[in-house]
Formats: sequence, structure tokens, C-alpha cells
Amino acid sequence: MPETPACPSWRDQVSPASSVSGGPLRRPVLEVARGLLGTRLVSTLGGERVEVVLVETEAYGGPDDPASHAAVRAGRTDRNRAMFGGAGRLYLYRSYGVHWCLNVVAGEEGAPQAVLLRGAEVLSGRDVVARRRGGRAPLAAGPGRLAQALGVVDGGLYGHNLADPPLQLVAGWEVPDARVARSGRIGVSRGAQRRWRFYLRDAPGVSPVR
DNA sequence: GAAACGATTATCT
DNA sequence: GATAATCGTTTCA
Repeated sequence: MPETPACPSWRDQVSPASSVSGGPLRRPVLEVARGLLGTRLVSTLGGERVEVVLVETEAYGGPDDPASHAAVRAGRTDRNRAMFGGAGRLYLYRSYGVHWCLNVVAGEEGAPQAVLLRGAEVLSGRDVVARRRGGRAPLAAGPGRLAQALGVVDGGLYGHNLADPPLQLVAGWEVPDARVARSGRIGVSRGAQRRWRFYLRDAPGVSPVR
């Protein structure tokens, strides 16, 4: 069985990017969340290579965003300290005591903004992903599934610089605005009116509608 | 201290 | 559509 080509299924509608899509991560979180669509994420955790392309993200602002783990009422805590570090770091947290969720820290240092990675299309290592999911389909649609697909099974990479292995953001494809859709964020009870979720319309890897 | 609650998902009816 | 799993963080007394 040949390995799946390392291109997204929608590659005929986009062009390759020369750098991490959307440029530097040290920018306003909404721009970073939009820009990360089409960016690749490569994991070599556990000595096995898995490559995905991001198709769904959510922006979380700083103290002014009531949905953020760094909302003003929370302040700086042991859990959210990675968000106060430099852009491009990994903020990891556990959801429902069950799933790990990946975030890319954005914005100026000291401004606790982050982008939740909610969904991706698996480009290579589908066999690895299927095994990690107990033989189920090799999906990375949904924040918990994405972390599992990439082999993130504990908090060991908390604060990791995503410019470096074993979990690395690399150049992907430029995505035209016409393919990008927006919605309210999923699963939040506060700040739900902010339409800060970005996803690629009709792309595999977007999390299922609840 | 104690209780409630998740930036979710798989499975069952 | 409903619910269990599962545990650290938050919230309240």
C-alpha cells in the first residue's frame, strides 16, 4: 500500500506557502488563527512520523476574553503560564479530564493569547494514527482527536517551541479567503457570541457539528 | 475543604 | 439524542 501523498485533498484549490502560513505568530490572535489554516504540523513523537494540515482553529484572547483560560478573573496560574511566554509556544491542557488539547501561543510576549487547534486532515502516517485510535478511522477532526493523532498523550511538551521537533509547525498551503468560514466557538459557555472559530469549508478534518 | 464544572468523545438507545 | 468516562481547576462556603 503506497503512503498517502503529503498533500491535502483540496490541494488543487490552493498554492504552496513558502513559510508557516500567515507569517509570524507574534501578531493579533485572530490573524494567527486565520493564518494557521493550511499550515502543516509534523510530529515525530514516539519515533513515528505523522503529518497533518490544519483546517480548523479557534482564537482565545487575553484577559478581556471571558472564554479564555487566561481571562482576567483567572489571572496568571500554573495551568496557563505557557500563554504568557513567547509566541509559537505550545499551550497544552486537559479537557474533561480525558483529552489533551493543543494551542499555539500568539501575540506579544506577556499578552496571554492562544489558538486552539481544533481539526486537521491527516497527510501521512495514517497507519500510525489508526493504531493510536485503537483501530478506528485515522481522523484528527476535533481537538482531542488531533492531539491523539499526533501522539500527545501527556503534558510533557507543555511550553514546547513549535519551531522545533518533535512537534513542529512547517510551511503548508495558502488558503484563499473564499474557502474560509467563521462561526462562534464550540463548547464555550462565556464569550460564545464572538465568532472566533475559523475552518476550511468542506475540508475533511473539520470537527463534526455537535 | 467540598462541590461543580468543563475550549470532548465514544458508545448506547 | 443521551450519557459515561475521568480529573485538575475553579468556585463557593
